[in-house]
Amino acid sequence: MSEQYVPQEIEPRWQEYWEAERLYYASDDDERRKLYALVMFPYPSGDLHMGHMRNYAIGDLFARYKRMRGYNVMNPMGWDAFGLPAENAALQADIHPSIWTEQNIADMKSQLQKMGICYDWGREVTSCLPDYYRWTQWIFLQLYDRGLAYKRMAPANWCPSCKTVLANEQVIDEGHCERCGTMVTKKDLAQWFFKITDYADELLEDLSLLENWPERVRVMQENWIGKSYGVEFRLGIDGYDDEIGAFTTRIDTVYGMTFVVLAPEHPLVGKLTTAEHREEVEAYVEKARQASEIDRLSAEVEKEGVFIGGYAINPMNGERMPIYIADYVLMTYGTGAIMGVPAHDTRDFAFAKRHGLAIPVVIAPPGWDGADLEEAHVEEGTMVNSGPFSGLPSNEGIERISDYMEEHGIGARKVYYRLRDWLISRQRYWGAPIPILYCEGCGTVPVAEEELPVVLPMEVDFHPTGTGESPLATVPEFVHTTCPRCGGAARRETDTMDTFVCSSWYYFRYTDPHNEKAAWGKEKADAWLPVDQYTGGVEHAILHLMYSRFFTKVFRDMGLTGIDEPFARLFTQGMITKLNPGTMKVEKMSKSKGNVVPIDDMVDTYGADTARTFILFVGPPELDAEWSDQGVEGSFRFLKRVWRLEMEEANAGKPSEGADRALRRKTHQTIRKVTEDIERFHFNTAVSACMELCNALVAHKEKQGAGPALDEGIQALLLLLAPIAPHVTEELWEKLGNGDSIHKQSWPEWEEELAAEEVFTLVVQINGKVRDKVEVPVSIGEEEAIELALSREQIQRWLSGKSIKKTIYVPGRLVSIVAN
RNA sequence: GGGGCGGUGGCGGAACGGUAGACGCUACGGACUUAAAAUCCGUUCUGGGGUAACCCGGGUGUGGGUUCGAAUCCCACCCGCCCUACCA
Repeated sequence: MSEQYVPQEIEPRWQEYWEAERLYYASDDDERRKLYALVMFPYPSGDLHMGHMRNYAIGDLFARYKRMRGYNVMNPMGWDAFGLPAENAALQADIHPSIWTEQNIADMKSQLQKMGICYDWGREVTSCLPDYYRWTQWIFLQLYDRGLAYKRMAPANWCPSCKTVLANEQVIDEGHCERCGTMVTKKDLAQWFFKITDYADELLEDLSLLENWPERVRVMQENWIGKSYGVEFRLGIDGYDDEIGAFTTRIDTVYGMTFVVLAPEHPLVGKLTTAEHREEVEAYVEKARQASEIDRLSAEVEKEGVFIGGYAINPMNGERMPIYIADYVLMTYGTGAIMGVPAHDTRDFAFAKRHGLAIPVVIAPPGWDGADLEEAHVEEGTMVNSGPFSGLPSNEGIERISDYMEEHGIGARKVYYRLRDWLISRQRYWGAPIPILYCEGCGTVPVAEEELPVVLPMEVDFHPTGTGESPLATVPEFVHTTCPRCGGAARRETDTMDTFVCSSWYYFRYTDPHNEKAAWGKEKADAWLPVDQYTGGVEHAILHLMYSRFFTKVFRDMGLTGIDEPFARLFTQGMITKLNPGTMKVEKMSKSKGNVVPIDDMVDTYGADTARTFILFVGPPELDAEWSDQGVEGSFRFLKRVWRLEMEEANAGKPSEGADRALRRKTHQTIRKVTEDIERFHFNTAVSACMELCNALVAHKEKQGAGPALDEGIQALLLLLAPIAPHVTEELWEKLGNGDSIHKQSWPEWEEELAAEEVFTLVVQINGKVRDKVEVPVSIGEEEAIELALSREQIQRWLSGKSIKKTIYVPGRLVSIVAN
């Protein structure tokens, strides 16, 4: 009886060995080419399951593979450890956020280790520890110094019942508080922003440098930045000297304007509202102010609005137009005022219908007969009823009217971005304190660099303060301090930073994690960065990646790095889904939905190698994939087969020369395929190629017996599988009598000559349909192949009574005959 | 409304414009076993013909197009999922 494959007996041993050998620790001084592999560091929520494991299995495979390819690989790990769940745990379970976080980190670390996921733990970073957030605060100060951090009033989600600020994810069910269900409103608070808009153009332009990013992520970022070219022009107001600025991308439609709409918060609203409309307008403004953002932005809401009594003047034709306010006009985009052109904008069309306004056509649709429009014509066309510009194509009209407005000082070409500045203030305890003081005499004063870190106090009541302030405001020892400039009394800022700030620079810290003098040393960072391969969930396609790109560009401008872009190649993997027994729907695997497959269950039943093999085999890694318990069984069977292939005695027979040659061909073809598949991130087909080789080896062993060809095949199979199933391959490698760890071996090379086929199936098509197949040597030439094809009995039968028009020969594939 | 991703057997999925369905799962039949587990062998898109190795037809969401040849490229549409949301 041979030894059985019992993964639980071999896996812990190798995990300890790899860690003891520091096999996956990267040295800064290494002759080999560097490779920085990175998976997005997780929030330590404490519930790792097989859904998360896809990310880590991919990252681990890639790092192990590249190491075998001879790279000096750095594959670090850390924890995005500030955030709301820890604070909620403090309220609900009466456990300090730091303890809760620490425990979760320990749990997750042990689960990663159980799965054989190897990192350079010597570079571990934890964003909630002072030796990390000290530098997060330092970065804040640098942005402040450069004018990239500023404070202004901004609305926050506010629950009037809990008297607390809510994060967007705490606003659920169309604008209700997740705690008490009360309708969420807005509260204006003085809050800190980072001026990412200063970099909008560069963030957009440099997307073209990111050739190895998925197309969809680049498109999402492009849309998020939302650059639009247009004209900003001024409208006079009947009876006032004031002017209203309006931005439009369709200045060609300016002669069709019949009304103007202001945002409810527009500064001129109060002044321009006439007495008879005042009551209605004030009620509307109040309602808009109270409505939560989600409500306000809901597309289903009708395009309401109220007339304020005032009139604006169209600068092009002197027309007098009513001014409305409506909440679909945003104060935060453009000028907070729009020109209403009902004939050529769907929203304006609906608004005009509702308020009984005229809908004059100024861009003629093709074949327009002068009739009223059934719906807005938003496409291009020929300009009509547009004074001297009538008759022009609309795209030319845009240029001509823009020129005209610039010449006459009415307006100017202007670019607006959808991208807004990054609000980083959080009225929360569990985050990096913003290193700012408020002195009665000196005003806003940054904390001195040598005073960092501003340490988060431990003794805090986490309950809502009732004022919207952070719980830190209730800690006098924290709040009261002295001003570094004048020595007088000062108060500390009590807001903490958005956790996205912490996660926007951690990949710099990995390159120099123990530096106590600086966030990182430029030489070390520039030696490792940019990240060669970044892997994570597509849910971070916009915010995290945009903020990280922004930070990198700021760091570059500060001289802290020489790189322009932090992530050279990006891979976004799909989610793992599973049938949810509660809803009977296939949903994303998640603890809250109750459809998780826990790591421990997998390891106990099948071992880490099976779990890893399956998660890689389940489907294309960039797409969502459904978990299947039977599928896991299949991967387990495969590894058991690999085990027996090596461990069981072979037949006593002596292999034939032909069979050996065929087996070596399969071996070398598999090496080629697996290598190419891993390079292009097709892990599922890499696994199936290994399965095929295994099947071929088993068959050879049974029918032919042992020999050098079989040994070569087994060795190759183990090496190819090493990054996928690291434990079992390590164990079998040792049992083969090889001395050193399989993970220190070189990746196998294939020989084209051995991988080359001697024969292929020549397909013969007539008029595109397959009519015959014949085995031929690969050396066959075109003439020979066509002659052979035409001589085939089958083909002659199909061709009888027809004449051949043309023959096409595709080497190594087919002969295609066109006949009629 | 905008954007993205996808639609191929009973299921997950393979397939440089060139033999559609690799590999795996499931199911069924068989071998081994007192029995089970494990393992191994065979069948598994579909209609028709043949004792048979095989042969013929249909087939990649729908409808067109390009091509000797289309799952793959182009146009129009339908369906599903995800993200985003009144951006002037």
